[in-house]
Parts: sequence; structure tokens; C-alpha cells
Amino acid sequence: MTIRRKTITPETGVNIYNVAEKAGVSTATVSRVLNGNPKVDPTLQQRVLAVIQELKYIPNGSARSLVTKRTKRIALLISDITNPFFSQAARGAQDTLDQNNYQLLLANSDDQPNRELRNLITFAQTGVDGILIEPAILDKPSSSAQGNARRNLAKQLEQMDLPVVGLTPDLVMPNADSVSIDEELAAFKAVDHLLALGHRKIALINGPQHSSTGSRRTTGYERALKQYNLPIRPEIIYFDHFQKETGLAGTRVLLEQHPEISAIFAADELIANGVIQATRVLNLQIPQDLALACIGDGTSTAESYPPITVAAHPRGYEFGRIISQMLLERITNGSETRLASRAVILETRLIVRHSTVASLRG
Amino acid sequence: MTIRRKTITPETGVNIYNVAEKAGVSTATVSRVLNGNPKVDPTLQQRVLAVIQELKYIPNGSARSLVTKRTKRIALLISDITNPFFSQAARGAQDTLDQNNYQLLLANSDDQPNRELRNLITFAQTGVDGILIEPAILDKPSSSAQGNARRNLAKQLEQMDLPVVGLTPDLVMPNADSVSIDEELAAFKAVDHLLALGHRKIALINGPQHSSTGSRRTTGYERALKQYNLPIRPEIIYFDHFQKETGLAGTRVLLEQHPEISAIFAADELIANGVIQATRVLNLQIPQDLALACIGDGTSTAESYPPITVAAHPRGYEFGRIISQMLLERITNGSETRLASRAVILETRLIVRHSTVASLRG
DNA sequence: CTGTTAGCGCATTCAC
DNA sequence: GTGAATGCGCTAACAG
Repeated sequence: MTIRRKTITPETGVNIYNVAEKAGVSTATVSRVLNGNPKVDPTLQQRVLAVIQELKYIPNGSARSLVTKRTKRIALLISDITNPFFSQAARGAQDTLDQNNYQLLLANSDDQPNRELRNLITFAQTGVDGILIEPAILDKPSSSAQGNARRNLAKQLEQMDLPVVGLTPDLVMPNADSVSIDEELAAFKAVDHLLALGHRKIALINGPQHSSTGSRRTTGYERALKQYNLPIRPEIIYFDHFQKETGLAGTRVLLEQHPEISAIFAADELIANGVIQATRVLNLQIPQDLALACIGDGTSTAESYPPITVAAHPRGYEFGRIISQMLLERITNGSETRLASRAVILETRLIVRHSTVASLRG
Repeated sequence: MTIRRKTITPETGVNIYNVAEKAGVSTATVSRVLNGNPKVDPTLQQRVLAVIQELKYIPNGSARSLVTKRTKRIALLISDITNPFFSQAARGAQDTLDQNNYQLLLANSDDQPNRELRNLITFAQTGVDGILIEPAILDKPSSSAQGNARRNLAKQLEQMDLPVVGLTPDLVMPNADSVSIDEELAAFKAVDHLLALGHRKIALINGPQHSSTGSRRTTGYERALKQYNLPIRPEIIYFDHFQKETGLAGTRVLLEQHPEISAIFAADELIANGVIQATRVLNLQIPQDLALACIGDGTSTAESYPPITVAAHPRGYEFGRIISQMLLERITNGSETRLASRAVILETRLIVRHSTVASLRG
């Protein structure tokens, strides 16, 4: 029986054997003080702690994970960190994870199901304790293809069998929670406001038509119009992406072809910013020449010029805080008791600002 | 001699033994196909690949890292992901890392040396192959304290002995590169432009006075004034943070106390945005009542209203792309040949836009 | 080209 | 309360 010569100083950093030897204890004891095990003699504990400091010993996370099956790492998979909403969410998540000694892995899916899936697999491989995800959407109008992508995602996620919190109500599966807003209601509120002000030719500039967010906001817009017995006019609905460029292009195209438009409902604040930029180019005044309302963050829309009327949801930071908190709970408790899925819907509220005013045209 | 009963199906996922058994080969062979080792019989390879797929086998990253000492993970440690420059940088970094099968760990230091150090240690523990860092700054005016914090950082970094790329020229140490701009020159260009337009009462609104970026930009501002034989007036220099709020507050304070100010040099674009917002509140016109120039991203400053004259550096995305590329090179080549430190200075150039015009006051 | 074997660094029974 | 022994899952010699 050969004795494993663990006590040799390795070329690569100091390990638990070095500490144990120098402290005159077993590796088990070192491990115990490392993990704050209460039943260790205070004297030994001090001795070990001293050696740890002296040797600048840092435990090897890979070895630790290999045996504990926990990595103290969670993944955030979003479409684009460049979107202020998501960078705020990432900040909120990282702050609360940091407080709980968890690390954050970040990946952008760019709304591409392939890239999303690939990243997910890499996460499974490298090891994470849980996943925060804003599921990618499909640009293809084929709803069956969309369903497939969503199904692949769910399958992969279930197979990984990790705690998940999604930024969408769509991802229903065991071991997963969701946090979102009532997209349709938010859109309804904004458009209803425009209608109440007398606007009747209200254009919609939206993100991807067949994304869950895009389609729900469209539905809310349509529901508001129907309530006023107004027809839905597809020619004044513009779909593209949740980006400033879409607002810019959409406004130019729509107003050129339909000058009768008196108000625009922008599906998100990036689009709304694009609309504002377009009005500067077109030399139009908001709200006199064109009213504008959107769905978005109550805070940042206040800083636009002019300040934008908004169906406001909580800031991205809040979302990040909440989803990571929920994920941590699921990681901590979920292992023993299988928690039921929770679906949190955050409130939205209409904030009327300078970008909307009663229609001068009727 | 007891035979290790590795072939038992574990409760926790499938492992390399399961694959080996089912494929009728040794684990070594499975490992070889996993790592794309070319000298494996194509037949066996196919067989193994099939089993991998059938069993949905995903190799355990912790076990792998434990032996290879490589994690395929790198860390990005910045002050705040919410800052557009950094979220773009994060995007750039993640995109190029993604292409190279590396993952990105994100942490915010909030410019607090403590939090920075803590995160660094966690990274060392959990394991990363390299570090991308924008070093935290000190708000305390004591330059010795600042020096200490910087020294602690460098010490920790050196001790970890990992490849590092810093977004600052200050972090000089072995195994580290840096990417930055000539802060002083950029500031000089912007202020020189204002001077050439006839402005003589030029205020400076800056980030932290004792940060490397803040102090260098102040120096450039001062150098430009000296060149015109103008006195440096500390009362029209405002220090706080690289945030919109600073621009907003700074403008109000400075203009109230010194109405003779005809131009403002904002040290970064967030501050510049705050200046613009302040002028709306104060009912001032840019550039007629107040000229404005800043250092910043050439692209996003073009989208302000009015578009801002800027000493433009490359976009955050570019920085992110470059630093991660350099880090990967250091990780790949650095292990054998010890690479010399590289200090890349990216170019800045003056872009004159609508926010600056000849002084009407002289 | 393939299999056998050892060990990466740690947590964790199980005795004591 | 402490130590000895084992194995987490994988890669890397080494031998054949």
C-alpha cells in the first residue's frame, strides 16, 4: 500500500495538505474550519486559521465542487447586456448574488435560440447552481417553429435539472419560477390613455411581432382600440426590434405614408427614444404634432426630452434583485422540499408626462 | 486490491464511466474523443459519439478543471455594468469569448477597493483563467491611501499569478497588458477646441478628482488653459462622479455662482448628458448660451440633442473586444513563453458637432 | 491507436 | 472533537 505523497509542496499553489501539515492537524480538520464547522476546538481553529493566512491558502473551487456538486455560481442568460433594462437587471442580480457569495456568469443570446442553447449547454458543463433566463424569441413568423424552439429550450432546461427563474410567464416547468409584468395590460393602459385624450389614429411601433412580449403588447393595443370601437389598421403597425433604430425608422415610414397619425404608442422605451429622435429630424413637436406614450421604466423615461408618458414597470434593477433572490431560495430550499412554481407579476402604472396631450385633430 | 466500482450508474447524471462501458471502450478513449484527440480510430470515435448523444452525456467541468488547471472562464471586474461604456465592453468581451468557448464572469466593484479585492479573491478561489479589470479608484484625496489601495490590488493580482488585461495604463506588472487612451491628450483636444472658438471662461465638470482618469483629464484641461496663458480657476472646476447626476448638479452650481462661464468641458458623456439636462431646466440654449464639449464615445454623443462635440475614443464594444482578445492570447501563449507586457493606447479624435460654437462673449 | 493506472484537491463517512 | 481512508469525474502519463 503506497502512501499518497500529498504532503509535497505542489508547483501549483498551496493545497489543503500543506496547511494541514504545517498546522499539525489532519486535512479533515482544515476542511472543517474552512467550512465553519462549529465542533472544532477553538485552539486548533486558531492554529489552522493562522497557517491559512500565513500560506495565503485559497481552497480550490473545482475540487470542492467536484465533491459537493455545488459551484456557488449562477448564470444570467439574456438577449443583450447593452440594453439598459438588462444591464440594470444584471447589476441588481450581481449585487444580491455578491451578498450571498455567489458569482454571476453572463451570456448574451442575441435572441438567437441557437446561441441560447449553446450557452445553456456550456453552463451545464462548466457547472452552475441555477439559471436566470430571458428566453430567446424567434423572429420567424411560423408559430410552429417558435413552439419548437421554446420546446427545445424547455427540454434542455429540464434535462439540466437546475433551478430556473425566467423573465417571462411562458416558461412553465417544474423547478422554475417566473417574474414578469402583464404585458397586455400595460399596453392597454398606455393606449387607453391616448384614446381618452381624443386620439384616434394611433400607430404602434413594436418589437418582434412573434415574440411573446411583442405579441402581448400588440394584443393590449388592439384591445384598447376595440373598446373604443375603432378598427385595427395593420398599416399603421410597425414591427421590428426593441431598439432605438426601430423607433427612428418606424416613425419616418409611418408618418410619411400616414400623415393622419396623431399619436404613437411605442412598445418600449428604446423605441420611444427613437421616435423622439425622428421627430427632431422631421421637425415635429411632441406632443403638439405627435403624442407619444410607451411601456417602460418609470425613471429613465422621465429624463427624456420631453419626459415620456409611460405605462411604467419597475426598474431593471428590481427585476434583477427579485429573480436572483427567488433563485437563491430555490437553490437553498429546493434541494429538500420540491417547491411549487411561482409566477410573480409585477405591477405597472400609468404615469402621464409631457409627451401626451389632447388631440388637436380628433 | 479493490476495483473501483465506477461503472455504477450514479444518481447524479451520467459520467465518463457510463459512456465508456456502454461504448465498450476505456474512459481514456472517451476522454480522447471528448477532447478531439486526432489519433482515435474513426470507428471507435463514432461509437463513442453515439453513446454520448444517447446518454446525453455532459462532461463535468469541475473534474476536468481539477486536473487540467484550466477553467475556460475569465472574469470581468468593472465599476458598474450599468454604465453604457462598460455594458458595451462586456458585450464585446462576451462575444469574443463566446467564439473561443470561454465564459464570462461579471462583477461590479462600484469603485470600492474592498469589493474589488473581495471579488478578486473569490475569482481566485472559484477559478478563472484570466482577468479583465478596470481597477477601482479611491475617492479619498489622500494620495498615499490611493497608492496603498493600488498596491494591494497589484499584490493580490500578482499573487494570483493569472494573465491580466487592465483598462488603465497604471497597472504595470508582469503577465499583464493594458488598453487605454491618452486621457490627458483627449481632454486637451476638447478644451483646446473651446479655446480656439474664443471661449475663455471654461468650466470643468469631472469625475473623482483623485481617480487616474479624473486627474489625467484635469491635467489636460489645465494644459490647454496654460497654453493660452489663462489662469486655472479651481472655483469653476467641479468634481464628483462619472454620472449624469454630476453633470446636472455641477452645471446648476457652477452657473449660479459663475454666470460668466461660457463653455463647459464635461469629462465624460454621462456628465455631458447631465449638463444638457440642466440647461433644459435652466432654460438655456446649447450652444448659444453655453457651449459643451466632452470626452466620450463618438457614436452615442452623436445621438444627443443637440449632438455633442467630443474628443472621441472607440466604443466600449471595441475595448471589450480588444482586451478579451489580448487576454486570450496571453492565456494561450503565455503559459510557455512569458510574454512582455503590452500597453495599447487607442486613438482619440475631435469631432465637432452642434454643441460648440464661437463664443459670443469673448 | 488503446487500455491501465494514478492523482488533481477537497469533503465526507466512519472509527476512535 | 479528531484523523484515516475513500472517491467525486476526469486527464495524463505510460505501457503495450
